[in-house]
Amino acid sequence: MSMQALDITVPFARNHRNQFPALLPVPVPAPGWFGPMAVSHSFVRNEEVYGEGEPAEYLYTIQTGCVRTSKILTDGRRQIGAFYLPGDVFGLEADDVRSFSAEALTATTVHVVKRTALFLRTATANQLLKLTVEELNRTQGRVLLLIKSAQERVAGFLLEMANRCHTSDDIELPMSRQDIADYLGLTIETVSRTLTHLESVGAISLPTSRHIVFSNRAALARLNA
Amino acid sequence: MSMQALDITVPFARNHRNQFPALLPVPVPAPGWFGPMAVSHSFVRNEEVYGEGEPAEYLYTIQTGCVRTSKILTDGRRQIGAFYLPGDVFGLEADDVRSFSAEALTATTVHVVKRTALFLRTATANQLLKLTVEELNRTQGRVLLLIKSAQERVAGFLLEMANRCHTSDDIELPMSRQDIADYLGLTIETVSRTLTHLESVGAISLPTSRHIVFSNRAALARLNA
DNA sequence: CGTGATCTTGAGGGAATTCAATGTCGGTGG
DNA sequence: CCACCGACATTGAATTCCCTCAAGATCACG
Repeated sequence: MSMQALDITVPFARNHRNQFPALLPVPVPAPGWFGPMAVSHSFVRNEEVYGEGEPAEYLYTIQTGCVRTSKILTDGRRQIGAFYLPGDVFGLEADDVRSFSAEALTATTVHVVKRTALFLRTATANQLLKLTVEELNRTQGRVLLLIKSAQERVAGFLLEMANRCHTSDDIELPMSRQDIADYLGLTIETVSRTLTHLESVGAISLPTSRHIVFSNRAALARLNA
Repeated sequence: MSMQALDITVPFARNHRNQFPALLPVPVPAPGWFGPMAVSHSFVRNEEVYGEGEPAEYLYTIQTGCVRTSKILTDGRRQIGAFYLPGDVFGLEADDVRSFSAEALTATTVHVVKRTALFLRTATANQLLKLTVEELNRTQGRVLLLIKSAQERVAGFLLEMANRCHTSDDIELPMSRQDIADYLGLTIETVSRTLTHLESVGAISLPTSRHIVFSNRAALARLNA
């Protein structure tokens, strides 16, 4: 492989493996890192820790037991966000509002700390965290896609791309059918057939294979369930 | 702090035609939050930005174009990590090493900054970011599960749970079959059948419905693909 | 010992994949 | 400019896998 030289200032030396230190080199305090602000709380089996839509004021770290986060989709299906075991932290949200509810699977004790008690001093820290939480959200959105049918996946993918492109009624896809298939966990044939089907029902039209026109966005949103 | 200026070689790969990327006239810098440390760089269509397994030294923010991250699974299938559009940041890793490779889908310009140049002052900031990146990693692992077959999903789920419980050869599941099904995007019947099947092939045994014994962990790992 | 919740098992159907062939587009050279 | 070629995309037929619907089995608990 060939190299191209750039002039960059380096604040740190490489370590012994000739690698730069990790992004997060600070040693990790044990699960009790919440420190003296933390308050203990217990939940019985099936008890709700918080509900979807409530204000997201607290972070939780599990001492004993197990918690699941979940949400009910519009079609009645239930999606599990994650399972949390002792040592895990949950309750981080990008928004001020809970996007999932949380329930204790077994008798559970947690430590609780107010989110606002954790201050980040630098704009960089806030920005990095914000970016990471956003990517986490996008990934969770993808999980939401992957538990659905092929038609819902493709419709959801198109809507997501349109959203991120800030375009309203048509998009020029930069990726191949194979890329889309690998992204959605489908085969290229299924993606192609599904797009054809979406066109045949009038939800989209396909002037060229990568140019998607949203003829009926409402229909598309409906197919996304 | 004194910064030492070094001439660093940057492993931007040649493109598929074995040429260095053209130095395109970069449009508006519109310097994102990366600030003055950011360096501009361009990639042509299909050019690799970085490869899986390489040291993760840089963060990227897209100015124009589109990038996809991907990895090849052991069975030859390819998984897309994400698509990144102008404004998006990519290259954040929990580890020192790239878990995906990144390729430009179209002609793309990015701003690059060394991640070590982004200093987080407090342990809290580091800790929060670390937790979020870990959750992001877990979620990406889940995406990896969801693009596979039912058998691979269940096997992968069991291995993940065992891993997170720090137990070697058996686990007591705290969640119901319905919880597992909703987590894996399967039906409760498929989960049950798959567990029965795993038992019949000797990979696990089921003393009780929630007590899983790993009779043959190697077989289980193989089924996970 | 019943009763409801949870889990397993079975049969049939539907959705997505696989395998195969055809069609379309962009680039390259004659 | 057109013909050709390879990459990409669409379409078709058969199969596989998972879901749906239904019934039975097991477990927890009063």
